[in-house]
Amino acid sequence: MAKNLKSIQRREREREELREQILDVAMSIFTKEGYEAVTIRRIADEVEYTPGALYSYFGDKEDIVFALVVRASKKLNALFQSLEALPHPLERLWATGRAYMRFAMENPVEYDLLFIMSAPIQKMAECDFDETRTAFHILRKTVQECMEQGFLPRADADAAAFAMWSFVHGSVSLMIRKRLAAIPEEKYDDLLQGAFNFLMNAMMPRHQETPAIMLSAPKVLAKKKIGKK
Amino acid sequence: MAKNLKSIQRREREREELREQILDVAMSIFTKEGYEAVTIRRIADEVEYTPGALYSYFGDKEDIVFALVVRASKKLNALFQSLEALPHPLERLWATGRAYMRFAMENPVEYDLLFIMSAPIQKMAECDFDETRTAFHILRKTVQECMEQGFLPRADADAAAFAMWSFVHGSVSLMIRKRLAAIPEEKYDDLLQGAFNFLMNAMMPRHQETPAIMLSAPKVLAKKKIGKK
DNA sequence: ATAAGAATTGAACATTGTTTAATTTACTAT
DNA sequence: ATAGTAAATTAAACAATGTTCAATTCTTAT
Repeated sequence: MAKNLKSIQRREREREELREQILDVAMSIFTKEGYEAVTIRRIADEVEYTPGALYSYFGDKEDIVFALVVRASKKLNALFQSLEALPHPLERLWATGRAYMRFAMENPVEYDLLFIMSAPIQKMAECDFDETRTAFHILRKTVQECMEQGFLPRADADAAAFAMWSFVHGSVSLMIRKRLAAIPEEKYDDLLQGAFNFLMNAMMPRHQETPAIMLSAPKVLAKKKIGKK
Repeated sequence: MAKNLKSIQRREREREELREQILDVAMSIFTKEGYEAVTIRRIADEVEYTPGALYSYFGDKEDIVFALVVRASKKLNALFQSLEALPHPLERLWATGRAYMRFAMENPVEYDLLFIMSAPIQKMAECDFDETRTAFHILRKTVQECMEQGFLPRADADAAAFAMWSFVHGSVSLMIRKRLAAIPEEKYDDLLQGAFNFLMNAMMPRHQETPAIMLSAPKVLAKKKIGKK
């Protein structure tokens, strides 16, 4: 009766490992070949199990996709939390915007899962997803502080925070979903940076001195400009 | 040999009618039950033909979806063109933004097809789609005029136009794809209007007198507030 | 070694998009 | 009117999808 604790723990750990491996594989296929290629049979092939086996790890395909959303959400949240420490609210706002755009452009599949795809919205609604909710509240708080300290025109903080989120989301999602036929892809980075600068500068009260960070800011995607050569 | 012109014309017209009916039905299913419900067999059922028959009208399913995109594109373009006549560039900019948001919120399926879905992007890339391209150029021209007349801070017109498009796209697509858990749906309209006002006001040079239209502007989605009672 | 329990398989289902040979329909020429 | 022809439509099949479940294998405690 009294089962061996060691083996039951090990079995649980192995189950968890396979679960993670399934998600790894799903993500990898998604990234390399697009969502249509993410198939139960294809995943099963790559983890060397039978399709049916996956159903003892996930209820259905949507559960797999949703698990990917949760992963992506944690990744983005960690990024945001690392910025909360910045004391200057305008610098924080600036850095958050840049980090958001950069995350999206460097992790388009994660971004797609989090903010564009319709596949997981059913289950996202059920879990009602605190992550993005708190992210928005943090953004609003930052905006509010900016207003209080005179870096932004005083106005409804909800509206202003939503406006900024809308801008960054809009710009990256137009790029990710290739709805920018008017602009060649090489110019995406410059455009992103230029539009962001334009908005931030435009919003700053005229008498306000432009903070140093806004003048010396590197490009949004400055770092790893891999491939493309 | 010399075929009867009348009947060949009529056959062509009938073909065209069925083609349109297929698109009507597809759009109707999409609107009422979502994209997953839009199935070749389902469409065939509703037009009272056999699934195979549809393939003499469209090459494949993606062709059908793309035809829906073309339809939506014409609809949106007509809307834009009706605004080109406005002489005052800031008023035109303002009206265009409101019209865009309103189009999206009142025609979420069309908007999805045009700017969010990934299904038709293959064929959109092939046709390289002049519609949205010229729409962007028109927007840029309006922005440019606003800058020249002192209604917007002088800056790169491409970046500024892109920033504005990004904002409106971002806001409506977050709503359409239900990524706004932080905000109850009843507030969508107010938020849209508030964010738009915030951005427009923030961008206007401080010394500039606020044009009348910006003060008296009705809500973005003022008109038909159907249902929801 | 054996029994119990968990994990995995294999085979089946229903549903998808798509193709194609066969059939029906519509129309022209006699 | 009739036969022939070209177009339109069907019916049936295919492969691939998500999913289920009885049968089998594997693991582990006794």
